[in-house]
Amino acid sequence: MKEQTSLKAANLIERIGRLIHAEEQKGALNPAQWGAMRYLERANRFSRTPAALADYLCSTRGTVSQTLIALERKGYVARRPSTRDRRSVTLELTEAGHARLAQDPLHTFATHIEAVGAEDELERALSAVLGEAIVKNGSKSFGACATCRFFRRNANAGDRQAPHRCGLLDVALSGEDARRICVEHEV
Amino acid sequence: MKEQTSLKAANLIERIGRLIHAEEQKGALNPAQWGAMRYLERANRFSRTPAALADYLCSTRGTVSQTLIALERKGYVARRPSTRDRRSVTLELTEAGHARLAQDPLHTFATHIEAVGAEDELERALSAVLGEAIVKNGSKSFGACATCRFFRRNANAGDRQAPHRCGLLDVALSGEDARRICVEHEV
DNA sequence: CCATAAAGTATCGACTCGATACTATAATGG
DNA sequence: CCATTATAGTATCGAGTCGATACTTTATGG
Repeated sequence: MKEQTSLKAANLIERIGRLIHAEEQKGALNPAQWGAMRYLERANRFSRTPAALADYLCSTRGTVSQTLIALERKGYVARRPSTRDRRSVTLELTEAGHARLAQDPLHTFATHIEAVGAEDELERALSAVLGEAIVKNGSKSFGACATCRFFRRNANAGDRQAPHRCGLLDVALSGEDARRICVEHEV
Repeated sequence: MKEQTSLKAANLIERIGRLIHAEEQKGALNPAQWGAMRYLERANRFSRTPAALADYLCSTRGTVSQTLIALERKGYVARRPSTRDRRSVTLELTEAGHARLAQDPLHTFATHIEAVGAEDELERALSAVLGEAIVKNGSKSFGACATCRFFRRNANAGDRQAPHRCGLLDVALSGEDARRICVEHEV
């Protein structure tokens, strides 16, 4: 019976995912493009690259490259060459991109979650399930910088602008940096 | 803060949906094809049509038509003309189709839900959220026949094979019929 | 009988996605 | 220092999704 219930729950997630997917198609962007926009809004400066985006979207560099061409053509994303790696580019939401995100279809869906008062329960359970799936899959967690095992709070306290530090990349981090999600995040 | 939490939960569903989506691409079928197979396994005889499938998948008749061509070519689905409507066709999983469904990637995901022991909680919360989204969307519920407002338990008790009845379609229903999901389901 | 609606199919264009091949740059190890 | 190898990004191909539209066949309701 347990297996029945968990399979039902999995089916529900898949089906709700499909509803969201369909909702996302209606507007100016498609699901992959919405996903990319959301990621670029939340990712820190080390993580706004095509490769990291591909990992986040469970896609490939090739596909993401195409998605970014579409978003750049629509004026929502800008590319600029990376300063630290001349092979790499850094992605940035434009003003129009931020404005477009205000119409994110996911907001509508969030109101449905609130309407049944399931937000706390769902947030907890789904976080746990996602964590489990990520471990079993060997995928990346993309958690907030401040929750990472490499995060060193106030390790750079002399710098008022960037008081923290990343023990992996060995760079100073601002409070804003620490709140964003990171491709290198590990629990 | 409530809005924050519900948006987080919505993001989690979207992200987990993406993980499942990626997992589904790996095997012999793609996500839409897996969705169609799952539906055809669970749908009652009145609901195994391209149009009903399109509603279930939040897609269109045109797209589903293409999906069915692919599944028929792979030998997992058979079409036969409907007896009650000569415009319509009835879809059926083949033996190979049932066998293929044993490798449904969703089973793997269900084990992750069990691993964190969240199946009961998730099943309840997600059902409620899906119900809310369906109402607000005007989508169809696709619930089990026996939970429908048109279901008349034992209204045909004289017939041992089909003791129940559908008040909408006005047909006799077997116990098996009553357990399956239906395109006409209403709460 | 006729108008209208509905079921299914076919086709077009934009896009996703896996796979592959390619260029440019970085990192590593003699 | 240089050759090897790995990585970042791009380009391209084929299969498939998806929305949109047009079309045929059949139901249905005056």
